[in-house]
Amino acid sequence: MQQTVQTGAQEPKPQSQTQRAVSELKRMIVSSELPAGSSHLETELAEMLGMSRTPVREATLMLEAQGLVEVRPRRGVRILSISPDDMEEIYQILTELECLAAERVAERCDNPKMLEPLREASRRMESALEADNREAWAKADEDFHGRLLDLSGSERLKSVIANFNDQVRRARALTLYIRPAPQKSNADHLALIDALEKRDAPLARRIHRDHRIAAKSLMISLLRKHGFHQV
Amino acid sequence: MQQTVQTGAQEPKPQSQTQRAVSELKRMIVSSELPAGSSHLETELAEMLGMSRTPVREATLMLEAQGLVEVRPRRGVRILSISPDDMEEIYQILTELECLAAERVAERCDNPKMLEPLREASRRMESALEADNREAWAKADEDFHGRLLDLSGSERLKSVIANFNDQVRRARALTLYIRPAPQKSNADHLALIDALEKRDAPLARRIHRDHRIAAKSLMISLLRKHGFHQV
DNA sequence: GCATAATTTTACGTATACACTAATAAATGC
DNA sequence: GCATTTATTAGTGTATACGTAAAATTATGC
Repeated sequence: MQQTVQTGAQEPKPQSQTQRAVSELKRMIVSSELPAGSSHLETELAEMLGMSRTPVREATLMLEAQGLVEVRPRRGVRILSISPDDMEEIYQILTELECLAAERVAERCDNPKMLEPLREASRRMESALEADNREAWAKADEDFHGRLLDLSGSERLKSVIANFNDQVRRARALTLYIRPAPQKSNADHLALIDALEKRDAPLARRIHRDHRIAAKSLMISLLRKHGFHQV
Repeated sequence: MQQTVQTGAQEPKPQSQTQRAVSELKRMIVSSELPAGSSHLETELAEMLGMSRTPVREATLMLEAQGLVEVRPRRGVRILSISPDDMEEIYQILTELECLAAERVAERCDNPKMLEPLREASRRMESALEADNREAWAKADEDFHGRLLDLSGSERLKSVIANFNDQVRRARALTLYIRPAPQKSNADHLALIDALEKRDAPLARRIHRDHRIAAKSLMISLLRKHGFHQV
């Protein structure tokens, strides 16, 4: 097996095998190509990804640190599943952290123009909703939250939130089409933008908190109603 | 170099080299044996720890995921330093997460006896304070926060908070002896225990939030006053 | 002397080798 | 047949080998 691989036409990223393993494995986990609860030996994953065990090992250790898999010494790496209780925990944590992000944005918003990316994402959500395009809506919603984090000016906050989001991505994909049309989200986002523009940090906090708590309840009741005890 | 090392009398832990590397490196970072800002080649660290590069690499990748070091391809792993702004970010995040923990404890506290570990740690803080033993006080304080997390019943919360705590450990050690005697902390903790016992979640939140915000301000002003622009 | 080019060195990324031990299968005693 | 022991297998943890490219060094042209 060759050691250098970058022979394909013009791959945009000459990234390392380890990084490739991380992103490939994440993708496979989200898409349930590696189903929740399943276990996979290092050799098996290495084979799948067309690389040796070394970068696979490094990748699985990182994914374990992130809470996506569990490495069990001789039983392979196990794709962690999420119960409604796990979901509750994760959403609680995300709520706290995103509220902090909202507060930070309110405090740092010395120019209403800063918020333009939020308005843009918000508009995209609205048009996706009208077109009844859930994928596009989800993408725009994720963008909205991502932009908010960018504006918070805290890389740390951004990365820890990203970690937890990765953990619930599979469940979100699952409920995207069985949830009711997300009408209220838009209003919430607009209200948040208003509060940020007014630099009213406590208000921004409260709005975002309520928004997230509602999302959490909806998600959990959906999971329970549809009998997803483990996702 | 031998491959099996467990030949010493009766080491309590037959842990893996990787784990040993993680805890050794953490210890060396906190103790400034590896000073903040310094860079170290993999080979160098491997030599120091008496193992090959493989487990060292795995360890540094984990420490990087945790935000303690930065791995720069040919310039060695760099021990990250903390500026007052970083400190602010980290304390803000810790505040949110610990308040969530306090809330969870208040909600789950169906029996006042559950809180005994908190009272015990609190008593130890008090006697350490009287004996003017700062090390003991710091230990008891850390225990108090640890017990609170145990009671929160969320492993996730526990581990993410532990991560961020690791990042500020060095700074805390540094300020332990230059800070004023921590009189107020005790009162705060007792008030928190009361609120938990009454199962008043919002009150517990508020108390703990104020407690943490005060700690943050103190820490940052100490760092600034003593000219620690990077710790 | 300085800028550039050629060369050497070095650190890392990844593959591979290998010993150890947990897990499994086979064998033995009852 | 079932429990216990012994043998076998397989997966992992760790060491090591090695190619590649970045960095450092030396050589070359002006």
